[in-house]
Amino acid sequence: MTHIDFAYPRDSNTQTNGKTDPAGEIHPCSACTVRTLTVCAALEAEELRRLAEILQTTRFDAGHTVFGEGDPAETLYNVTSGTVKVYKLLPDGRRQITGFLLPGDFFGLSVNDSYAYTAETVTPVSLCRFPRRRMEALLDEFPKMQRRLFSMASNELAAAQDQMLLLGRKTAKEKICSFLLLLSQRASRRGHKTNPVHVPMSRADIADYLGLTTETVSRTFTQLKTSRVISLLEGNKVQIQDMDDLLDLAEGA
Amino acid sequence: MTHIDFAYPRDSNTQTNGKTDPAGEIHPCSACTVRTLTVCAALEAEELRRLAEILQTTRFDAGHTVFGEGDPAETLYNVTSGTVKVYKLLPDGRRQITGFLLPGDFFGLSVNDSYAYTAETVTPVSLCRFPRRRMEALLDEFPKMQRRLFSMASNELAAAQDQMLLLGRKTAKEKICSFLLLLSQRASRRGHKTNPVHVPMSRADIADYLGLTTETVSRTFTQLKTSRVISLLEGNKVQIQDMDDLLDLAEGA
DNA sequence: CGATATCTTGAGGAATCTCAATACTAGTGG
DNA sequence: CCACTAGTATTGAGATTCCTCAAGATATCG
Repeated sequence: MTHIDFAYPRDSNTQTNGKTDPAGEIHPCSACTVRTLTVCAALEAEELRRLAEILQTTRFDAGHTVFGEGDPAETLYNVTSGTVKVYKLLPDGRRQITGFLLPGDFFGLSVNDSYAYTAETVTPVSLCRFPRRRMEALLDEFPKMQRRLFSMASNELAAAQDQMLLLGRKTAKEKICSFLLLLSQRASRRGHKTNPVHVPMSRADIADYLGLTTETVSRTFTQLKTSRVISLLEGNKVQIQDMDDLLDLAEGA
Repeated sequence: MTHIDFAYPRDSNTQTNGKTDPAGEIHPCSACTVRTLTVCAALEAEELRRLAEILQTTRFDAGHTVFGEGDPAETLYNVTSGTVKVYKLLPDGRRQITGFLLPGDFFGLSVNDSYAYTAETVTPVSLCRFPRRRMEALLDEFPKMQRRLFSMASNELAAAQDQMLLLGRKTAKEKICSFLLLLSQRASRRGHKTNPVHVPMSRADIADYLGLTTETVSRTFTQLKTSRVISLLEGNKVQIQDMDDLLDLAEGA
């Protein structure tokens, strides 16, 4: 986690692959499609303007590392399009993905002054960048933003607890079903179709998110397909045949 | 999680088993031993006084449920002595403990208006209770408190990510070693001895925290004892024989 | 259309769980 | 002070889920 269900939207004057530009005159926020989901949702015009002042937009290809574990934490990010994964590694390379970040999600919070995890793009991604110092200054100035951010952190904590329950106590099948439901629910919150669920990440990424191997993920998908709970469609889409079934399967009921 | 490394200390005019009393005249905070660890650390005298005004102290025996998953979230808590566990259940009774709360830790944050987990005492416990509404009002009034709380929530998120890595990717032995180190480090932060580590919780609780069974926890302890990494002492204490060994074992190195 | 990565499927193995018995500990009452 | 009880911890044996290793199928991209 430490990606927060914040939000900030798309813009036109963006550039590609790490090149950023001040989002100056045009006030990009006005066009933002994910604003309602995030910090920005709560802001007055003035606050939004000040936020826009310090913000830059960036674009990355798929598979790009936004920052690595241990890097100095100088920037906060908000996803405006695409999917980002954040993960931690063990010395021998075992990996745990702690979250997938979708448009409107916020990430880059740090504890001391370095990131405690790596952030990498799963698909091509657009981001808003907030310099940390300036963001902190804004938070001090606008308690409402602070509070909003805190409330989003609380949501994150709740999600983290759910994920711990999943990792510690659910079976492979329950994990996969929970995962599909999560994607469906997050799509719904974003106003997208909930049913054919878009699953942009690889089997390996799903495995590292659920504490499984790619083989087990693949086998479990096959099994769910065979028992007619889901079907796999073109373009990384998963059709949920019976939502109630899936809900039960996700909790072992 | 959603227990936050906040703090608030012991007091004299406390009562037992759920009975509370206004912590009025005497200003209990002045005697607080865990104040430095928590929200209170950052506060001015005035802020502290206001906080003390809305606070009540409570005491519970071991094994008492402070609140249950789904209960209306009307109170925030701060542990001043003893240990509390917070957990979530699956319909069939499988349990995941998402955190053990020690003196100075804060808990009771909620997402909508109900608790997303159950909180239960492990040992006899003293708590400070803050009515949620009044606490929120104070947070609005004192941005510094808000910010402190947010920073503690960020710490929680980082801890949650560590726990996900543990649950998803570590072996039983690595889990147990990590757990002992965690207890040792938390003791250290509280100014307690780091080496014979006090482990107040049962094997079953440890198992439910680490995503194992009690049998596996027990076997792993025996194994670590046999290989002279730790030894088990009287009174739920664990002596760490070689801290560096343990650090390596915790990460699979 | 070929090269490369990703996904699926198979067979066997290993870590952990389940079930079951025994040992220990702490508290209770004689 | 000592047995007795109830809960907790340890140990054992076998079962099971999931992992590992390996091959083949499918998809993706230049």
